[in-house]
Amino acid sequence: MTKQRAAIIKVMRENCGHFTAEEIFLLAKEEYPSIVRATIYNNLNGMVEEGSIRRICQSGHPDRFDRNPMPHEHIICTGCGKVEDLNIPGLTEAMEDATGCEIEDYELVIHCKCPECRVV
Amino acid sequence: MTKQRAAIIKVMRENCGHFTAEEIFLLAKEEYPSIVRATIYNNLNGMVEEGSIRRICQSGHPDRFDRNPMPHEHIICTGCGKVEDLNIPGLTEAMEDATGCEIEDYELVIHCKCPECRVV
DNA sequence: TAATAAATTTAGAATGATTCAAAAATAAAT
DNA sequence: ATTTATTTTTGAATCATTCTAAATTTATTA
Repeated sequence: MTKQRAAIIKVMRENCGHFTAEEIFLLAKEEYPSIVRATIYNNLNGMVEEGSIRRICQSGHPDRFDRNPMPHEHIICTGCGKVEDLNIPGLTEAMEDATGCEIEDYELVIHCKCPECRVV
Repeated sequence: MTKQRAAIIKVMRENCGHFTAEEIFLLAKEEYPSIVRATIYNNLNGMVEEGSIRRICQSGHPDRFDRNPMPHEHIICTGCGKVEDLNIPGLTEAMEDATGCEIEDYELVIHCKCPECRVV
């Protein structure tokens, strides 16, 4: 456990949501000003591999990192771009039925309007 | 309609599956040797925007392009890496129920073993 | 606690997919 | 056939991310 890693973990604990590496870098810099981007990537990649966080990828955007390590769904608002968590009950079973095998992992990103951006 | 665009469309019609821009580039080159990568990207981006193909993104890999323009699901095999289509009936309704709003689009990528890579 | 080994961080260059800007070529419209 | 609009080409640029090697820090062992 290094001071740099501690800073990254602190930043992710104290800020809610789905971070880009750059966002974490800027926040971690406030905790530990000499920290460098490669350290952010090293640690985030390690955490993803050990399964303590998740990676969310969206084409044309940098990857985001999600504090919630369990497979779950995401909404990306087509109005404001905000990323939110969602849980669809029974989804894993539906996937198992459709594939006929064990689901090792999955990513579901839904594009729709978040409550604040809804017109109707 | 240019000869380059025709070559790209021909390549996508005659080869099944989910192409990277680079794969399309190499195949299109056989049809039209002077074609250039930027033309591939121009055309693919245009087709995605007009909704005649879809983009699949996978972190750490180049984007893939899917001839099937309808929202549907994908399996990426954790054994061989192959990308296959899948359809999960009732998924859209489950998403509508969970979000309470109209689903404009979605991407679902499932990581599991394809039939050829299954051990059990 | 000192010495050694192992892991992590740093700096900065490198990579790779993709985009961009400007010029050249081609297609469409008059 | 001319003009206008669109597309392609070239090659440089961008951006997120990874890599390499050296320096530093942490953990382990004596």
